[in-house]
Amino acid sequence: MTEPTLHERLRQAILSLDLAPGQRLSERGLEPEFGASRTPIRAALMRLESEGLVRRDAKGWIVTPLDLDEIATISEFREVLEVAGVRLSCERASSADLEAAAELARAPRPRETPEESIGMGTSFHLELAKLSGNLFLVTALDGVLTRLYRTRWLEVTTPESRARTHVEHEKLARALIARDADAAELAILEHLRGGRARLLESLAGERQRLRASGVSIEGGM
Amino acid sequence: MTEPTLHERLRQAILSLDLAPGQRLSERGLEPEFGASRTPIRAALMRLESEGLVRRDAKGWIVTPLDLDEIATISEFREVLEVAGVRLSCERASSADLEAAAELARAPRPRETPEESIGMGTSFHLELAKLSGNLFLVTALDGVLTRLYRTRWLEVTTPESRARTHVEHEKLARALIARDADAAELAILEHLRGGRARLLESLAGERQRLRASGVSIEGGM
DNA sequence: TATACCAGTATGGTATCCCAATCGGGGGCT
DNA sequence: AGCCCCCGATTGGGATACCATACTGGTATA
Repeated sequence: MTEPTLHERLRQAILSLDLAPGQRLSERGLEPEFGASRTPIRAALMRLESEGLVRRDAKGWIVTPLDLDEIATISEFREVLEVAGVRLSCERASSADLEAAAELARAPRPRETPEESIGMGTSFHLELAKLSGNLFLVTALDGVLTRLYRTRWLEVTTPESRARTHVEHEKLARALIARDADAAELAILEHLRGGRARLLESLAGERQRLRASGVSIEGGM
Repeated sequence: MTEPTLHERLRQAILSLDLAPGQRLSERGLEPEFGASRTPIRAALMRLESEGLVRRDAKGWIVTPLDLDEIATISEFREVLEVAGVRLSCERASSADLEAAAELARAPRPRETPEESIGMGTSFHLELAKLSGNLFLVTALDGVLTRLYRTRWLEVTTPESRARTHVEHEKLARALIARDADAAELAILEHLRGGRARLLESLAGERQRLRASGVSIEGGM
């Protein structure tokens, strides 16, 4: 394992909410903290900008704020991508690959850390997308999941919710293996919409508490 | 009209094939040509990299080569986006907006330059996507169209092909105004698939000639 | 003649400067 | 007391010098 690049470290700091959404960043200010000079820091910020994790405004750089409207829009877009993904996978993926992906769904559930839990969830969806054979679809979904990543820290993860995720993933996997595209689409939509509803509800509810802890949340009327 | 930024000029040079696909670029080498120093040139290259117009390999920067496989994959992805776009537009766009978009389809056809012709085509599709109300969908489609842009120079644009485009766009517009999502999906799919088939055929056919003129084309078996 | 080595050159990566613009605060004037 | 102006600090944008690396071409030696 090679040590993480500056871009990866900054990215991690943002995704872990170590750098709060909405927080101002200055190129010079980050120098001491990350032990690098402005040039590579600027390069990292530019990459993060293209990933949507950081923005420029008139004054300078800010960590992209959480915005309920935007999250809803991304979630809708995610549905488009994932539905297309499962349909394509249904018709083209090899049975062996489908089985392997299904294995991911029924994978290790005992005592995972929140990070691992989140990682598992996204990697299942990403691996699934790869089976579509369309690299651009995968890349787009990766970008979407990155943009949604921070919201998952704010979701309450109960044993029941994890169990539900598990069940839904398995249902999807079964439909895929059966090559039933309609059933697969239904399963993924149900899965995503349930998750989205719970997420937005939980975010809207916790809004004040989060704002108090330095996490600014915009939009959502 | 403010003068174009360095990023826009470099971008234009790539999209117009002024910088050939596959061509090596060096940061210092671009300095004299664009009258800027390495720092902004680097910044522009990094942005172009995120747009897929430029790549880094072990040696340095290259203009992203045209790759038949990749073009096919992007075209497929484009179908996903556009289909989702018209379905969403069907159910949400205001009738006024739909009418306005339809107006674009039946817009000025007399004596357009190739640039204008290409620009019209993409702007119709982009404007249409905006009606979906999903900004991420629009952004993704924009990226896709950018990546496909260079191939359009290589298509033969006959009066018949333009007429066909026109007819297909109008058919799509009618379906949208009638709020007939299935018909709209069919229309857009037919439109895209016809275009894609003609494009890939024309590209594969002209491969040698293009290679001889400095345009390298990869992939496609 | 063929091969090995070495120097020159070109590359991107990094560290610093300088610059113009902008925002805030403090002091002075009314 | 209140308002205005000016100066200083901070910002990102740009220019440039330096670095390590890797390729290239030529030369000298076996």
